Amino acid sequence: MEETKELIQQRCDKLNEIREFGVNPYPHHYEPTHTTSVIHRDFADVQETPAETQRIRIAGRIMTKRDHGKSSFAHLQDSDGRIQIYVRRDKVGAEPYLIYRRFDIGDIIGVEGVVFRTRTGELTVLADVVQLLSKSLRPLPEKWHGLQDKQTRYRQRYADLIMNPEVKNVFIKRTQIVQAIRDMLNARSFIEVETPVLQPIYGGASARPFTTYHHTLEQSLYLRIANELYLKRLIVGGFERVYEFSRDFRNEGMDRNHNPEFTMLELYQAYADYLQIMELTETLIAHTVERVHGTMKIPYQAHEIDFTPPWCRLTMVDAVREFSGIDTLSLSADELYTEAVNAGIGLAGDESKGEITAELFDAFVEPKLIQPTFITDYPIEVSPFAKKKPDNPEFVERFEFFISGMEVGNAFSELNDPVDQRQRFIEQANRLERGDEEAFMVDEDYLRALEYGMPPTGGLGIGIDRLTMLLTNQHSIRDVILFPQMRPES
RNA sequence: GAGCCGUUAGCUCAGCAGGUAGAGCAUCUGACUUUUAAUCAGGUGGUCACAGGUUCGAUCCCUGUACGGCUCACCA
Repeated sequence: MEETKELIQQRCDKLNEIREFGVNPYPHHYEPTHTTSVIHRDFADVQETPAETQRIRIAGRIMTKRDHGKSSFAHLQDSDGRIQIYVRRDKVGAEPYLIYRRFDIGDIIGVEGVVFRTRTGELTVLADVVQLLSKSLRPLPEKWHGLQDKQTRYRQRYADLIMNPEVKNVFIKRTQIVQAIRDMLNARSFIEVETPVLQPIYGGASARPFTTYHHTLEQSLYLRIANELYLKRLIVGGFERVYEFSRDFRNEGMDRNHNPEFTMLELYQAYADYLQIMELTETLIAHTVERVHGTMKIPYQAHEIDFTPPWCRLTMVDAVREFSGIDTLSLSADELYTEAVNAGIGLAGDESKGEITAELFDAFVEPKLIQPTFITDYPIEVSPFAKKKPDNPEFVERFEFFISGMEVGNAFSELNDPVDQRQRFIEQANRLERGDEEAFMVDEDYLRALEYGMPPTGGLGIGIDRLTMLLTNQHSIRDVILFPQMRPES
């Protein structure tokens, strides 16, 4: 901040000079009649002669300024574009022009005038009145290269958005994606609900939580790692189709696929199983892609992703066999352990067959799944809330889907047998005691809810940040989160 | 958590067998009423991320620290 002292001081001086003209540099309101994009659209046919019959007012930020003695050109930027303005001393008056000369790049101004086209063919607002709406004291980055430094762009997203308007499009798309999903779920009679972020017992996923403390209650609370168990309580209560866009918090590493807080869509549908949820997933994503892009095939990094249903379906065991050559079913636990270690998987030695299978999957299969793919039938050990397969209790009715080597969603036929669920909780509690920081505690209230009886239910979670990355062709989660988590500056 | 790379003017970047720094844009002064990377003339602006070390001398070499980027490992 101290380095820019001189430049800021110069602007403060101008600010005072403007005040000495009797002008309020921070007025309370302005009423634009047009945005820049509307001008470009409505005045596309205007020629060099100004369209005198139609006066317009626009408001925006000065992005360039070219002074020519008694006249000046500048570009204004507003929410949806830029337009050039032309300010002449003989049009605005001598004193207003003196004030205008004290405007800087970055100032927000209002301009009233008529639209014409310059000799070089650029649509331009010929100003009668220019009015300062907000004085900028801090210089913007340079016009030519803009703001490149990623650190500054993430820390000062406001400056990033000013200088790199295409960044705004990513976040507009993010909103459209959420809106498309919401519209479709609403159309299918899902109810959007809100459940606690502060939870006395965290659960519904395997992750280290953030812990906080409530002084009045004198108790520790956890920021939710998932909202799964609350939504299923609502299914018990008789909401048969619920969903929530849930900000979840996980106290784990950060990289281009992980931010400590992230957004997950979770939905639950009574009387559905995971196969129906699979169809819903395909439809939901495909319709969202089509609504946002107008096509089902979109580029992501080096690939073209085709979201057209039906997507490829593969059981986890088949996928591991296909990609690693290891047939997990035919091996004993000891043999599988040896095979996995030989294949370069780091194991502690106390893993079960199911856990080793999941490790093999992560190592050999996940990075290869570029086109949308459902992986089904997970080992029970890694799926504490999913219903067992009727014909094989070592596996559960669960799927995850992968795109571009990234896990995007997770779903299962929800476990609604309270006795079975209690056993699974006890297993997790044992892991917690053994030091597994991602295991969780027994949630007695959730078990009580299940004891009242939960209908057969299918549930789904979709990582909204990752889906947005895919649909906006962004490489890092930080590029789809407006204010990504950063270490404190110096 | 590990490896590699980066941090120089407001921004984007040069630079240097080690001899305390440059460009463009921005900014300031002057000229200029259809420019658009406006143009022309002249200026201001830097603890070269921070702290140590080596050296007569460090922006440059060495060590450490901070922040960031990329890759890998774990997790959504």
